[in-house]
Amino acid sequence: MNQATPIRPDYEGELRKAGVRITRPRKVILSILAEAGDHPDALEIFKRAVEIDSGISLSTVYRTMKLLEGVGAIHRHAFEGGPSRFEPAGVEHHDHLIDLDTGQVIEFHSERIEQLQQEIARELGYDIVHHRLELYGRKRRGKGLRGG
Amino acid sequence: MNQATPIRPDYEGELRKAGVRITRPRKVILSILAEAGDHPDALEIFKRAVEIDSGISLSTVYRTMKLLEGVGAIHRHAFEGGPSRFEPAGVEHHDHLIDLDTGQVIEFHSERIEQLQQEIARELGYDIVHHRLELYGRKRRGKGLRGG
DNA sequence: ACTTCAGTTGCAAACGATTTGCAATTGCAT
DNA sequence: ATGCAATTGCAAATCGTTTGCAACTGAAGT
Ligand SMILES: [Mn+2]
Ligand SMILES: [Mn+2]
Ligand SMILES: [Zn+2]
Ligand SMILES: [Zn+2]
Repeated sequence: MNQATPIRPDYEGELRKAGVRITRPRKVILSILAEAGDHPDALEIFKRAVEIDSGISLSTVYRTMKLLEGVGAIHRHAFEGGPSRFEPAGVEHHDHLIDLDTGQVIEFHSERIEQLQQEIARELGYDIVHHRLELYGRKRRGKGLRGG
Repeated sequence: MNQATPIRPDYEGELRKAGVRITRPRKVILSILAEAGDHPDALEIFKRAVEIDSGISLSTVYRTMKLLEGVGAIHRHAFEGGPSRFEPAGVEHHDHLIDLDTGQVIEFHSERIEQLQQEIARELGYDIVHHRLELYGRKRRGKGLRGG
């Protein structure tokens, strides 16, 4: 459904503009995020970062993720069970389906659902600040599909 | 599977039937859950339990919650930020709206959304095992409503 | 009621993910 | 190049939760 948008974001520029100092570790982490197609967690980002610059610490990854989240450059997802996973913001809003067998994260979007959420909140007298819709499932087996 | 009266769960009976030993701490915790109208976390349950029987430990609360979750007697919710919160199962399925200012949890249900989720998963080739829909918002201010 | 023993408990210590204090380092405005 | 606040790596701390273990207890059998 969703073939990733060709990477575009001039992260460093946007961040500088937001008053964030562009350091060596941050450059590395930003580059990793920019080309991450998956939804890596802090440790995974750390591992990828060390490949590029062995001096980076896990603390810095965590601190950077928090900072980037703060300025709205990334989104944090706390899928059930595991640690927080991240993805660059700036992509259109979408929700996630998590494959319980593989951990794979599949993105989807339903304007209908988004609308219904608004209606529900409105009826309850609330404004939605954000929401979380996660489907946990497994590949449909049966029919003509070969099993996993 | 279990379509019973919406009120008054005979927890102990059901648990005995599931091969769970009914101990003193468990009795206490079950009684707390049975009359909890909110979605208390482990620590809160512990506090309420100590009021009834001061000998209960937090570990036992955690162990019991895990056990009850295992036999399907309760649901665990990991709302963003805080610790896991629990509620008796056996109530009809619903999702939650969390008041960001008060932490209050409001329940709602949309058959329409549930359906749409199914459709989406189906299109992606998945069967939904379970899902999580949480709206985070604040009371609509403006109009004739007094502020909080 | 008494015995029996696997299931259960409280406690403290361990845990995994994340945060933080601190002294050393570094980006970047001057 | 200089100066200094922002940032770093490291280790220790934190938070919610889990676990090892010896003592205890529910409930099945007598
Ligand atoms: Mn995504
Ligand atoms: Mn509920
Ligand atoms: Zn959405
Ligand atoms: Zn639902």
